[in-house]
Amino acid sequence: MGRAPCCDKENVKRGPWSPEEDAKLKEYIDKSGTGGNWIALPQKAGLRRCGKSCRLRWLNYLRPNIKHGDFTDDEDRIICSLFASIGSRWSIIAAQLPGRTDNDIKNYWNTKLKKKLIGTGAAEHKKPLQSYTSISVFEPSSRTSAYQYGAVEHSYYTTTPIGSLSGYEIFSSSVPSTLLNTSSCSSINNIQEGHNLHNYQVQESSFPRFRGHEAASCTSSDGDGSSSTNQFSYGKDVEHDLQNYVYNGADDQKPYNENPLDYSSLEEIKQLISTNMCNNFFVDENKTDEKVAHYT
DNA sequence: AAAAATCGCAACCGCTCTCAC
DNA sequence: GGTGAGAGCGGTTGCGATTTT
Repeated sequence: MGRAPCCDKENVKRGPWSPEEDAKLKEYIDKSGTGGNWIALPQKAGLRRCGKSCRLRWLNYLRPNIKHGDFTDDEDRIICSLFASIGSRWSIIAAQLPGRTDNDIKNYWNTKLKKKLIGTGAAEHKKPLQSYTSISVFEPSSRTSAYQYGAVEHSYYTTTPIGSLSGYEIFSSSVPSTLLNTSSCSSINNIQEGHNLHNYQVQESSFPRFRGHEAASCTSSDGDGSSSTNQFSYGKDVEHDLQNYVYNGADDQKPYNENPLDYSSLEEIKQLISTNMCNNFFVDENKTDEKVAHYT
């Protein structure tokens, strides 16, 4: 026996929203808010729509400050970077791009960005990349850490916890050579063209499934963006000198994501990793390929 | 000019997770 | 602890618009 439907599908309207419906929904939410109950909202607002449909329409289209179309190069880079790091966690990616929705980003990635990268990624490199490993550090927040591990688990990375340092959790992620030359991971190659992997990224991430702050939501996704984990990633090629290959003489030595987070809190760890750990870590290429095969 | 193919995106579906009871 | 309802998420679909043949 399946679960009960969220609404009476026979009596709700489906398909594209009319301007009148949009106006009704917007007017109602402007006046009364969502009340934290989307299922009951359509009836109160006088709409013959499923609550989920109302929610989607509001979040993806009617909500104030939504941006549509014309992704900038910076946005492209952020999307590529995050996709390479966490995979298709669109709500998390959307949280980094104010005004963008997860649906928008997902569509953009699937229809344009992926194709764009196929044309400009590994194929243009003078020699093939072999593999890429990053070391990532997370604040010891058990729930967010667990989700982060989960996120990586579903990406194209193989993830291995390698311990803790100064109270932070550390794990490594590897992308195998096979994927570095595919569309799925060509983004990584592209990122390497623009951002020095020997530097680091610090981002204020917003992870999904943390409830209770609907009104304060600032993400374009369905998530509420209420958590904030500081992630610090340090990339280092382990099979040949990626720095020399990609960035021979490059002057891009700045961190990729210069958001106003507190970098200093992670400085110690950055130092420790850069001096002690990266040089000692090697990819298990066979294991990595096996993992990737499972997800592709 | 018309038909076919492809693209782009809004909307839907179904699953998982959380929370209240 | 078990259960059901609602929210959130990512994948997929449907269809109008655009491009190609």
